[in-house]
Amino acid sequence: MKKKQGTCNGPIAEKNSILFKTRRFQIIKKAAKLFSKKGYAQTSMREISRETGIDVGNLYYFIDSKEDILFRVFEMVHEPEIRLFENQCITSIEDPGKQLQTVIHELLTFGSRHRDEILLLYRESKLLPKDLLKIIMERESNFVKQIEEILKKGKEKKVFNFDDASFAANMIIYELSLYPLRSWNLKKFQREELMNLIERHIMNAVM
Amino acid sequence: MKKKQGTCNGPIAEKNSILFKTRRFQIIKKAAKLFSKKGYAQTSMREISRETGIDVGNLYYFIDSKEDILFRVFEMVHEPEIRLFENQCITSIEDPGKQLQTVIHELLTFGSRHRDEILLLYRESKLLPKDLLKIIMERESNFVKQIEEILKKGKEKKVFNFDDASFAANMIIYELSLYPLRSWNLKKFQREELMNLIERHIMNAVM
Amino acid sequence: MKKKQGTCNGPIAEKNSILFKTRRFQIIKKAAKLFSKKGYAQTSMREISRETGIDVGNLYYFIDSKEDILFRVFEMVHEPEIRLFENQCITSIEDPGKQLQTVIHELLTFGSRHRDEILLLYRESKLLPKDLLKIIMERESNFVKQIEEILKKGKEKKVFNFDDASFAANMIIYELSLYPLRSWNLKKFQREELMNLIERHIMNAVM
Amino acid sequence: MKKKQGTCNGPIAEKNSILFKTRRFQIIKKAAKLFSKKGYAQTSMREISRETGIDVGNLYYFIDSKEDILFRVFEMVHEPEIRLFENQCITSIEDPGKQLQTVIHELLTFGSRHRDEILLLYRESKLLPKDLLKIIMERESNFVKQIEEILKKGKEKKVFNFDDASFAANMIIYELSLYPLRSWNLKKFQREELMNLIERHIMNAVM
DNA sequence: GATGAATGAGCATTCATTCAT
DNA sequence: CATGAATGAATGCTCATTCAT
Repeated sequence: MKKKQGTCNGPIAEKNSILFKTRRFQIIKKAAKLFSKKGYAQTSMREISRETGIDVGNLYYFIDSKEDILFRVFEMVHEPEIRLFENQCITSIEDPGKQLQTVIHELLTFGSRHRDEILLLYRESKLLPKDLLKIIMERESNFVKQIEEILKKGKEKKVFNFDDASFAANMIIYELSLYPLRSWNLKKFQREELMNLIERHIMNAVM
Repeated sequence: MKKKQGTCNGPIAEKNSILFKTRRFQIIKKAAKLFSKKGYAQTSMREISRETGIDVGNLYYFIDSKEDILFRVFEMVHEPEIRLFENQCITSIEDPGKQLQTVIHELLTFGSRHRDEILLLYRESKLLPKDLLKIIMERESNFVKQIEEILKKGKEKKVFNFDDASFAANMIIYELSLYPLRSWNLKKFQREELMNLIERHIMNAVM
Repeated sequence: MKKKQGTCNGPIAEKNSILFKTRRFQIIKKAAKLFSKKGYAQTSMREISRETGIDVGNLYYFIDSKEDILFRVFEMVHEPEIRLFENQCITSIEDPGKQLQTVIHELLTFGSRHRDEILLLYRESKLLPKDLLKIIMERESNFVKQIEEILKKGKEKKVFNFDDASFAANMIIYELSLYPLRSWNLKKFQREELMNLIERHIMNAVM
Repeated sequence: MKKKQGTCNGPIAEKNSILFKTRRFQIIKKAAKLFSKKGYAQTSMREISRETGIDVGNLYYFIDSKEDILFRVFEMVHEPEIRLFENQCITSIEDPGKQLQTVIHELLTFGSRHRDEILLLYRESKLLPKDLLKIIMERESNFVKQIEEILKKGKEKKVFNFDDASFAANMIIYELSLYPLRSWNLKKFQREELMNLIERHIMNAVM
């Protein structure tokens, strides 16, 4: 993708208007659904046009390219993770155990609701051009680091016990995606049941 | 994919010849490498032709379609898992702890060696037509069940302790793919170090 | 191009206003620059809009179509030639030698200043629809005829000597475009030097 | 145009076969005609496909891109110029006057036969990517230099007389394109008549 | 006068697959 | 078995132009 940053020096104001962004968000959402269902490469711009009801040509008024859509889909899926640590309800928790449990709970809930989008993220991230992929990865990496911080704090306070904080944080994040990535083999479990099992599994491993 | 099962009225005998199968295997291997590196949709038949040195047209003498190649790539990646439980060295181990540990070790070694192919399997399995995907999934499911059996046996013998055998087996298999799926964020770890961390993490969880 | 001649039932008066024409002239000038640099087909209306700061839609208030712009660009480039013979300083010169020299000098100066626009004229004239192309060509043809008149007058007065007045006039006009059309291979010459060489070359040929 | 040099490491031998090159030459010739008539940008690959009778997809088996065609058209138009100085009939002429006259005659004949292609070359050369344009320009530049050599030799032998050899050579080459570039205003002349006029005009200027 | 969203035909190019030789 | 030419639908994307507000 060539992000037409330089050439896009036309009407800046309008492209930041709420209406414009709303329309673009509609595109992103529909595209996310299509990408999830059929895969990125298998979804054509014409299909996105049909699904959104926005003319093919007009689609490009709101987005730069197909790759641009993918990037924004990724951003959208990532956003809740980022928002999580801006949330007072979590940062204000003193007890590391409680704090980790809350984070896990939030992420499990999100993951069970957005199973397909998370799977999409794992599946198609390779398709992003290097620079955009880097942005996504850095975001994810930062998120892992914040989990790591909670773990370290917990270890200091003798609440947690584990070998390596960085490894543990990575593993926790990864385990939280068990359901999105392997739901096909977990059909026998009730959603609630599964969430509890995962939560206990993770908490046990660090306590 | 249309599998030309019945219509294949050519020299059947030769299609089972060793030479034929060897040639086909070369194709599968090269294709696996290309699919891993560039993605299935981004790899063209011409590239496979170029890489294997087999003419585009002739390629279709050995395989039925591009999808056929993908399926066979998946089979190839899966094979070691299946072979694992045909191996006396593992089935003959009496102690469930030792047995599980051996399985884990084998799979970790395999995973660290075939990182890209395993990632490929997670990434592109959706592209298979339903019937072929089902075959792959059932194979995987059986494999999980065999882990489950070890776990159950271990629980009976009071060696293991966990909530749900099926969940635990699924989680173990999943955790074993941590490195292939998230290697980009685990670069700081030495391979040996990481394998030990994962092994301990898994064993701790069930003991 | 469909020239909306009759249907233009808008505020005709305003379309002849100075403000309207000034604005349109700005468009023509910027478009000329863009067409010169990138070529007509490679320049989009959006680029013209961006460069002029006039909204894409609004652009069409001032011009009829992209082709209309091209035509007006051509007119603009041609104008100085036409004006040349309305200029007393030239028509009043009695001596045909001096008169021709003055014309040559004026055109060379103009050509060296508007190299790109003249090149544009040669390059893109084919893109005009036949009727508009005819207008441009007739204008040019008239201009050649006026040179021809000077030559004939000079021959009568035994100042000039050549085979065919029409041919000579055509050749002179053509030679005056040497720099715009082949500047890429004339880089070694200083502008002044080159102008002198051309002037002498042309004058020698008719004297 | 990205010349797919590296990726084209497939069947090299076949792409140099006479049959392959013949077919490609047919494409180039038809494309040259279309480009001449309608302009490069206004000619679509579909039209070239229709005109050549070669399927759109198959067209790309013989050429790399539309730009590749343009480049090869240019090469084709340029070739006779290059061949000219490989011709013994010309290089063996001792008398510079006779030699120049022969060259002029050859080029005029060529120019009157390939008016449209030469016009095309002037019109569309800007569309070539820089590297390919450079190749074309260097070729042309070399050609001018060879004319320059004839002129210099003639000056030494006191046969020719002019101000600057490089300028004169450039001007001669340019004048030889009078007909292709301005035929629209030279319709009144018979082809033979015009060729004689140009030849005399050029020879007079240097003698 | 100005805006920006809409239109849809058109573009060059790529692709898996086929088939006569 | 091997070849390489053929097929034509499909793809992402751009464009001049229009029009309701």
